[in-house]
Amino acid sequence: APESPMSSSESVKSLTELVQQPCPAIDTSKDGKSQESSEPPVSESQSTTPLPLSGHSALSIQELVAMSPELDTYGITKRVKEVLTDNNLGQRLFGETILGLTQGSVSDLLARPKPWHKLSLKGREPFVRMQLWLNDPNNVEKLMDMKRMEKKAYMKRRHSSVSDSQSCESSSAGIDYSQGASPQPQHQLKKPRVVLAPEEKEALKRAYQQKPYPSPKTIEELATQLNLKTSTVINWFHNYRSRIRRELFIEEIQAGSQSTAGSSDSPSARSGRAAHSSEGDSCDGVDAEGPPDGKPSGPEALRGARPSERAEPEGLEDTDDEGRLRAPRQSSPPAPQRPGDALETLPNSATEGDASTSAASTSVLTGESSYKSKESSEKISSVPSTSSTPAAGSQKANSLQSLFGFSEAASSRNTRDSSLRKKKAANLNNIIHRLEKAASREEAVEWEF
DNA sequence: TTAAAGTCAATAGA
DNA sequence: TCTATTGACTTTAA
Repeated sequence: APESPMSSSESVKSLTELVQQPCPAIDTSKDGKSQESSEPPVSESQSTTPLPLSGHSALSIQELVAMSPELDTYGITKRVKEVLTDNNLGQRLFGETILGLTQGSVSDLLARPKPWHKLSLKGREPFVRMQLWLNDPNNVEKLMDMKRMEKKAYMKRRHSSVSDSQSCESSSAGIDYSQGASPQPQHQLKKPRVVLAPEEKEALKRAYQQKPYPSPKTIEELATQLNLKTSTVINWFHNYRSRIRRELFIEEIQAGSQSTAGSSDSPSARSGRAAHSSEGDSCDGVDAEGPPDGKPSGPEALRGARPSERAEPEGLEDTDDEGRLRAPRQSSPPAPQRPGDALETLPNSATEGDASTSAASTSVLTGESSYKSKESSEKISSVPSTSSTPAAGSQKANSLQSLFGFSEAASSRNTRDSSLRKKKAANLNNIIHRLEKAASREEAVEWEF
């Protein structure tokens, strides 16, 4: 793929050695502290440690992460996906044995990798692991072995359990009664997972469009209106914001790759929604990074519109339908949403019924629901470049860089990224400016419940 | 204290 | 069975 030439192969081995071999071939600085072969310690150790380099590897994973040069997260996930599918290896297996993550997390990570520079140390870890794994010549083999072993174990278990009937049942559900008293098993009553109804989600999205950072009061009102727990509403906003952000990241990447040379190689490349937002809107919301105005969103956060506002993240679920919503501004940076707009704009198809949800159906509740359309548009591939931050400069980093095998690519990418960044910055400023204007003009956004 | 980041784990769908 | 989605929780940072 992209950096085709270099990537994998060679870098690979060196890194592999670094990680697996008792004596690191290349590396320089890291010296030997400790070392140990961490050969996939794990992989084979099967049950014990799920993680390959966990525990005692020469360099702890954290160290590797810390010293790692900028990695192309998008490219890495792309390759990992390829390898996994080509070899019929599942995310669960991969996640548990290689990354130490659950299937859902892996899925998410592979589908929506954040750019390196946006990741915290912790967040970079899985990518470093993936890179190491990709570099390991025996990666597939090892995983296959694991798979076989698991299967064997499963069969065995199954076998025995069959003979003595309920072993499984008892373990999971029944049993506890025996204890009678034991209080704890009791609250095993896990609370059921909340599943928001489509109308509820719609309402929340609408609310988000007006105020991505709703005040406690607003949250309270929303919760009441929707008959949800406040915590649910709060969580929803947190999750939505963060997911939108990620969605935008990947759009950004795609946009970048598209504008660039080209997605020559990626098969799926062009299919994606080409439209993915003119880069104009692709960034605003995102770069805002923190709570808008820097200050922790308080209630005040609501009052002035904040730049981060962005109508729907188009990448998210309801994109298209909602596209209508954005349509008008599509070619320009999202205009600061006028307060209230969202609601009005929404074509109110409102199936009258919605009420299904809870109580009162009021503005929020009635808006039409356009959810659905989720084609998560294929996210394409092609040039991965994600990051931009120049790789760290220490020698250590350098050596590592060579270990990870990239570097030139990264630098070349940087230029492109920076220009993109500039563009975005300008765009952002523009938006902010407009928002300010709008804010001074019309302040109050009332929730009409 | 709040928001973001990172995950888990339940679930829905294929 | 496997993957994708998503509400909730935990940790981290400001």
